[in-house]
Amino acid sequence: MMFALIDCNNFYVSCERVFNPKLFGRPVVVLSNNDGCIVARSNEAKALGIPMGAPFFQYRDLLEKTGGVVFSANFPLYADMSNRVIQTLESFDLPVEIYSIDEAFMEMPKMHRPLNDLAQEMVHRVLQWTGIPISIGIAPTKTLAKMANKFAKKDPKLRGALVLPTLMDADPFLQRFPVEDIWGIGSTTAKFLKRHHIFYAKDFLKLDQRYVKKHLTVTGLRIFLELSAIRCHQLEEIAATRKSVVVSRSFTPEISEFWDLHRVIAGFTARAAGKLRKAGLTAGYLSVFITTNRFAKNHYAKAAHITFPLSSSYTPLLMKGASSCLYKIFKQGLAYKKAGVFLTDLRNQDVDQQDFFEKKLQEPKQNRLMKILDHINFQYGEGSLFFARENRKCKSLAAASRRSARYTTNWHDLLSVKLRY
DNA sequence: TCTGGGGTCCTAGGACCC
DNA sequence: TCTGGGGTCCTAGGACCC
Repeated sequence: MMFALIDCNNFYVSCERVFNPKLFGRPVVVLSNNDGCIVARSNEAKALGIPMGAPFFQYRDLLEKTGGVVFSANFPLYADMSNRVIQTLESFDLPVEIYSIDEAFMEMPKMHRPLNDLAQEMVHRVLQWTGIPISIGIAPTKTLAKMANKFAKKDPKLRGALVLPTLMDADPFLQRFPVEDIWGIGSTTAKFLKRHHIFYAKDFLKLDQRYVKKHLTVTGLRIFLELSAIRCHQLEEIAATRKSVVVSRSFTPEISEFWDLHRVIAGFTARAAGKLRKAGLTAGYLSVFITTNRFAKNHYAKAAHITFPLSSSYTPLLMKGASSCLYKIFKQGLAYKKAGVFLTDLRNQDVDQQDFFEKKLQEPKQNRLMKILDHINFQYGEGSLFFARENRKCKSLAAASRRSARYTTNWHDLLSVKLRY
């Protein structure tokens, strides 16, 4: 059995290009929330030496000089395009695991025909149906499929797909695959390995298994085995129920007033509670964190949490908890750059909880209220109905002056096309 | 001037139990 | 002089992913 890793090329940039063909051939980048970092780059932008995750302000001038185009993030568009890519992949009737917004694993069939032909057909169909270019790596384990994908993406001669059926086929690639590019090896581990003169995946595989386990724990051992074509990760078609929910944002400008921050936290809590209910979950633990600019000296960052005797997804209850947390950590006279609400200890909503001492908190009445709230916001748009203590009337908290239209999710943003004869 | 957001998994260490 | 051994559970923090 073989795994395929399908990865959309420069995904966010490719999404923008689908609706704006003038962007082809030019350096294009997409920014993170608050227009902070560069999180997607076209090949032309990569060629300029712009690294992934770079602060935008450091490259603003370079992009301007080279005719680059810059976009604020437009996540509703990217999420919708992602769904289209997944649907196209599902049309091949093979098991699909959605791994991230721009990646999916698939289980490849027994070789009734060359896998490379199948991969080429997938590349072609996804491009034709969605406008998004993809790359495919195929190998016996997920970690090797990840590696194959990187080579498929880099070498145009491969036309978007590389199949490595056995460890022998993988060997020449392992020899020139840098350790920091291995799936699961981050900068800290890469530094450690390089200190020990291990630069390529092949060097890593020459290590003693016990040594790997001792220094890199079971996580490292799994990577070692997977690179040796021994499977440690299976295809996970059914998404596991999530274990936490976070809503957090950076602000431009910073927030100093308690009540301003209080409104913001209330808004975050409302959104977090909404996510919870959408997933049919309740939370038993809520924490609030606030921080000043982390790059400045005297950086202040603090969090407080509260546990609920009965887990809940009732917005007013969570808001009350969040509010009490904020009181504990707020310090007057500081400029806060970022804040967030974190929920965990999640349970299924329908599990009937018993508690002798507390009145049942999740009364049917409260459930009904939340259902109506969610329904109205679904029907009439997010933010149509909200709590008075939320900040909704305020202008947006984050910078996002370069956002493209919601081409596929908002009727008013549909493209109109003029035909010229 | 200016540096994202949302997740998961693993480990070490403390508290507690008998 | 000399202070056990073997568990569990919880939490904070680190590392990693996209």
